[in-house]
Amino acid sequence: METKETDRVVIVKPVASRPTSSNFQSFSELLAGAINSSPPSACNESAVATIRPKTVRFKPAPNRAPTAVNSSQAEVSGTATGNSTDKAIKSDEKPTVIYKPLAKLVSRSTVSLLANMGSFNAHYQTLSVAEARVKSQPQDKHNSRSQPIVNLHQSVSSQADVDGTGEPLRLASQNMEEEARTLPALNVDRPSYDGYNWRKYGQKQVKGSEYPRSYYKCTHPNCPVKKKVERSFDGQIAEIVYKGEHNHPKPQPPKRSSSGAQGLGNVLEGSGLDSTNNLNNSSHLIEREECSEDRVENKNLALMTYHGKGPLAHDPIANMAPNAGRGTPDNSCGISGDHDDGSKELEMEDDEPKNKRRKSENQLNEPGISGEGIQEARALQNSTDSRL
DNA sequence: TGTGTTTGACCCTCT
DNA sequence: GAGAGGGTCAAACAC
Repeated sequence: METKETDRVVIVKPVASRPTSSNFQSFSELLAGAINSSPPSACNESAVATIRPKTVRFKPAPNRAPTAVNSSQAEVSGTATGNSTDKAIKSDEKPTVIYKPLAKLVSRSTVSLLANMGSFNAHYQTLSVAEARVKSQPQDKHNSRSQPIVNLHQSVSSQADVDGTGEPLRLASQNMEEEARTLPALNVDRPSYDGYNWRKYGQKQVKGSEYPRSYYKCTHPNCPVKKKVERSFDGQIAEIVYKGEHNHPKPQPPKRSSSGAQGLGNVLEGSGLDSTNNLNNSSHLIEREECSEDRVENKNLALMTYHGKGPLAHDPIANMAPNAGRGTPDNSCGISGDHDDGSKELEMEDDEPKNKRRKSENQLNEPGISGEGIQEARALQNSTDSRL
């Protein structure tokens, strides 16, 4: 209790004054300190009484992306646009709506790396946060905390995990994580980043679950798709449930990012994919229709939700994960997917409607994240694969 | 100023 | 028919 209050205090202060990055960084430290020693009393009284932490928004610390911070921030995922890897997974998943959302596991470290790489931290973080955790396996959770980073990293490669094997990967990839740190993270995976734009329209504490559930709508005008996301306190995704199907192509990231080349890369891939994808898509579509519908969601939830149950079994898969798309066992709906295809499809499909999303998307896209993300992801995958 | 998030309240569905 | 819970709406707020 005390700790919370202390936390509040700390958090609140920054809010009132507009926390700067420096504050943010210190936050973790402060927090730790507060928890350890700080007597909440003094701060609490003043701060708590007067200040209410309504909406405390953490900004991703651009520079530092200490894992702890990331974890909390990562949550933002809702709006984040996905990167290639996620997409790739999705593509495979597409057949079933459920799969799309796959919360991909991205290691925080990767996120941090990304952050370091660029200003994108927030975006990536969202992705990274995507880590899917299995509710059913509290142990894993604990483990995850201790080893959060590891899991996430793997997630990138292990999108396949999303299918439900994620945790196993984490074990396998722990080592990878450290390495991954050094590597340009594949931020690819974002929980929310399924290639679509999402808007959060509600949040609720569900009784059954220990984590709050967030409700997201696809921002596309006529798109009925919604998703529910349960995140752990760490910001990791405990469960994602998609509802409905997108009646529109995925928003395309600006083809040419500032760094043009990247965009080109994507485009090229996309083009190539298109032909293939289109074909695939047609087939996928069919499958989706079969699988995807709402009911499917419910059924598939288990799949989608990464319930950790299955994970262990798939260790090998996890290993495969890097390329998981392909190797991974498909869901009943046929989630197989090649990263490439998926990523391609995603990119290809994107139509970006919208002017609105401008900020989030632009930020995400501009950097050419998609392009780089894909490449990076691939690179990582390769490295991970070889290691595995 | 515009967009997105937060959050309390309301409505609907299920048991 | 009542209660509980989940899902959605919409105002307020933050960025």
